[in-house]
Amino acid sequence: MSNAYDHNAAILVAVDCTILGFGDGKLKLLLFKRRVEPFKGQWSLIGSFVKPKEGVLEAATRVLKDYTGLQNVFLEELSYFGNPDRDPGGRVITLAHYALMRIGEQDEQLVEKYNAQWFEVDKLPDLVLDHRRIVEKALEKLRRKARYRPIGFELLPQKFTIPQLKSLYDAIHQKNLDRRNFRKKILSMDIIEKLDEKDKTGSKKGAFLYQFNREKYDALVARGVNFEL
Amino acid sequence: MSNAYDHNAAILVAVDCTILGFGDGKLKLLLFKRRVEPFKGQWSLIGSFVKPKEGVLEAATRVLKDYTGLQNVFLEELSYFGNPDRDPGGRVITLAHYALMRIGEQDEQLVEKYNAQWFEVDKLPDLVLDHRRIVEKALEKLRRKARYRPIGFELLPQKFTIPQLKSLYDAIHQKNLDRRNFRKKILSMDIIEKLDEKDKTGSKKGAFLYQFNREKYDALVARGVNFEL
DNA sequence: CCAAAAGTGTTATCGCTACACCCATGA
DNA sequence: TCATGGGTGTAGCGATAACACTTTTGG
Repeated sequence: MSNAYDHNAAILVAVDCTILGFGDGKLKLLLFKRRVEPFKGQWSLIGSFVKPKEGVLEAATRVLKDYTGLQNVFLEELSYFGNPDRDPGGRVITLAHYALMRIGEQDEQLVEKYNAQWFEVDKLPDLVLDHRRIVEKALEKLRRKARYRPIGFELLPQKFTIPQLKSLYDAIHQKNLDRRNFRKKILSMDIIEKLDEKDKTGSKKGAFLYQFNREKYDALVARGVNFEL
Repeated sequence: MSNAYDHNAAILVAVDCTILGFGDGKLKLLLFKRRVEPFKGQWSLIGSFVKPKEGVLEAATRVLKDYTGLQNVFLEELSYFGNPDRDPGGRVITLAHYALMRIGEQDEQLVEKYNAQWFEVDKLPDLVLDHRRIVEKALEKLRRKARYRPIGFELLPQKFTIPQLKSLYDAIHQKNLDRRNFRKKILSMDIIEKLDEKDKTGSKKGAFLYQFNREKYDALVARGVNFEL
């Protein structure tokens, strides 16, 4: 490799992915057993070095696919973590990302192969390096983002009930919203459609399933509508 | 240099700073003549490679100080730009930042030395590499940030009038707010204090100068108050 | 004296909050 | 039949939006 800037010191650049999901009324994080020294065997986010001819987001997408089998999930830049001594293995700057996915959609064989496991975000084990801080920042960002973008839908199954949706927002914002007001506001946005089916796993009576209207949803996102709840 | 990850390819990492200011009712950007090949002599953001033992934010702070003489200005991470072919001079990932400062406070000798110049953000010259996109992203971020943080104060002189403050928000949000409602809302936040002086540059009658109360301002920021206008 | 910007107050509307009762059903 | 969660409507309040006239003063 040769280029015009060779006199400058090169640094290792990695990407890491914070994978968030939602189940049983809780926000969850998918963790993996680290497979390289140092700290081999401890819980970790997934990551990889960025390859010389690969874009950064491309690298994050690759990592996500390699470890979960999933493409086309919500994946976005989070922040850099570039402290010179953050990694005793060497000077590595990591570009942290966060992904939102539906629990259960990931490839089970891969999950097993890599010893992956979902943890509730408020019951996390110790993580390697500064991954704990990365996760905290991802949660902050999720909370902020959920205020101006209906990001929650990325975390629910295609068909969901309104109580499920409310419980997701409760988990994200760590508060307990009013059922009636929540329903009113969501319905007034006109982005979800009622189906004829009911989901009976949550109650005897059963709750109607909804799905969201992708077009209206995208239009809303594009307009940058306020999504405070 | 030797470390546990040596088998991986190292990449050059840079920081760039988008410097925004406000004057004459317009948002402005401080640009510099690039001093290295390729594209030497063209308009550019300022930047530098991150040194081996230097943190990333530290590098951005250093750059800002070296080119403007200023420390303690608002400086924050923006985004990475990591396309493998974004820079024909080599594979460089840049970690873009944005800074907000008061026009006129920068060191004039340095500005002259580096051929720096303020441009209105909607009348920018061509910029090197992908710096145009970086600037656009910085403006988006500023607009978004200004909604939940009274960020505007970083851009005004210590003493300012309410019409000036309104004109700043008009410039940021590209709309023309109602004078009376603006005044009412700002004053209701109880973060600015009226002084006995008037500024007569804007009108014959003159407008009272205000300064903001740092403590109340910080408390508001910490509480994460809504700042929609 | 007049042009130009600064300063002020009220009203109507909208959205949010709070809150209580009936419904459907499986056990 | 009853316990459990699902579904609905309304009234009060606070914030926002719309809007017009008076004040000051340099030229």
